[in-house]
Amino acid sequence: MQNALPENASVLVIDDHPLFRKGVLELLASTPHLKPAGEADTGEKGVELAHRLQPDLILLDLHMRSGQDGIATLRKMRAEGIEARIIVLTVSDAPRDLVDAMRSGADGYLLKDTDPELMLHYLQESLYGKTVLSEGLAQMLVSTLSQDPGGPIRQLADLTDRETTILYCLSQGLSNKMIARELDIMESTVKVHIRNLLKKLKFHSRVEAAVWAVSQGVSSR
Amino acid sequence: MQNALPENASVLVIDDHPLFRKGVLELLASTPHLKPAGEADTGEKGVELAHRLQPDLILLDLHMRSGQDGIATLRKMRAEGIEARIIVLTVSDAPRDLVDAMRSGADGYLLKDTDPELMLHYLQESLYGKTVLSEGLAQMLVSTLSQDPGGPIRQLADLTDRETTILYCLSQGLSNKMIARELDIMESTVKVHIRNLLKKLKFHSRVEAAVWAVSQGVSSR
DNA sequence: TGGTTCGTACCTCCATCGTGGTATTTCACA
DNA sequence: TGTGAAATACCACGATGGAGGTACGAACCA
Repeated sequence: MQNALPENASVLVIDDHPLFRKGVLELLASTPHLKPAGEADTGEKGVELAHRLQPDLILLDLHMRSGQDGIATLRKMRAEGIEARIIVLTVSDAPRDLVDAMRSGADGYLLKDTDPELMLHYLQESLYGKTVLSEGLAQMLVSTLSQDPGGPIRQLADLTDRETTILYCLSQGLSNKMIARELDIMESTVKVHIRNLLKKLKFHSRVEAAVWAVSQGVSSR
Repeated sequence: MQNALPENASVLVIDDHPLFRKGVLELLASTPHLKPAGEADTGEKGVELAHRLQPDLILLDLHMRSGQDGIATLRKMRAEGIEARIIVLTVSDAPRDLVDAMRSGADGYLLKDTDPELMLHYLQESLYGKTVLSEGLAQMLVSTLSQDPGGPIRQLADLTDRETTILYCLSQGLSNKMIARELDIMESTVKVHIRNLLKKLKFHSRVEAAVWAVSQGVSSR
């Protein structure tokens, strides 16, 4: 990042939506100081291209249908020593996504509905070393954190596979009996898993866990 | 629809993402038989433009941040006699969105991550009068319907103000005791409201109601 | 005036849930 | 080879939730 070149910087676009890539690439192509370096429709290809093309800037989609998602891709890149500026480009304004992205080494977080002119401005700012966030996100982040001072930080990662599966069932509104039937185990076992996941996630009831799971988009493993 | 012109058809794009509009419009511009008629970033402007430009085909985003959303826009257009082919273009593969769109008068439902070539193919098919659905959606729709034949149509509107308030509390994961404290009424009264709303919405438990409420974005009245 | 809806409150009864244990098997890892 | 984590299963008990009922006052409307 220390050697970012604001003049004629190359940009790699990683997004699984061909039409959106098209829009971004055209925008880049029509701009003097930026040039499209390449595009990828999955995280895996993106990492590979990042190594090969050594772009100055990487635009990365968060939620991609196939293969690893944006966060995993981002972590992989940083782990493998890629030092390009990386800006997450997404439709999600969920605090969780923003926090995850910034913690995983993103240099910016922009919403896809950003005006193209503003987007270009952000990209330039980023190449100069600034951290860029779409309007309102910084404030949202602050208010989210300040609303819940020292509140528990719940982490899906703390759960075992089985607990995650059962949390998913909870988020579908299933009763213990139904979960037991679904997974073909005893209801007593279901209770044990629920007890453990409630403890880990610091919830007081299945309802709290269920609505949280929905907001996290928990899926079965 | 009966007078669709597959040759040199004009297309209106309604989407609140500038870059995505850019991608779509460029795709259209580079295609012989289609020409961009205009673009709008809100449903309201879209309806207005649809009247003024009389396009042959309208591409409509479902979830737009500001103003009326895609479904409302679609219904308004049909109600006001707009006969253009209307294809919903969205990231959502939720059965509910698909069903709502088709019931509201859409002629097609395509996912935004569709390959551009395939997208063009679909647009042509639509102009010839065919109903177009992205791959897998038709099957998903069928399986959804067959899983749940004549399944209940839940309507927030059926609830009284008090029930809505309590449903909101449920969606926050509160227990009956907590709801009673929050609203300063007896726990027994809370139970009555919950019983009534469960009955109206045809749910079997508070958890089902809570996760549904979250997905509906229920807010307190 | 009478009928209806809504919100409130109380009651009982039984199912479900949550918490506290203990115990066994399997599997990976040191 | 032992150790620990994970998943399974069972028991018991108290708390919570859901279904059924009745009742009363306020607001509204015909």
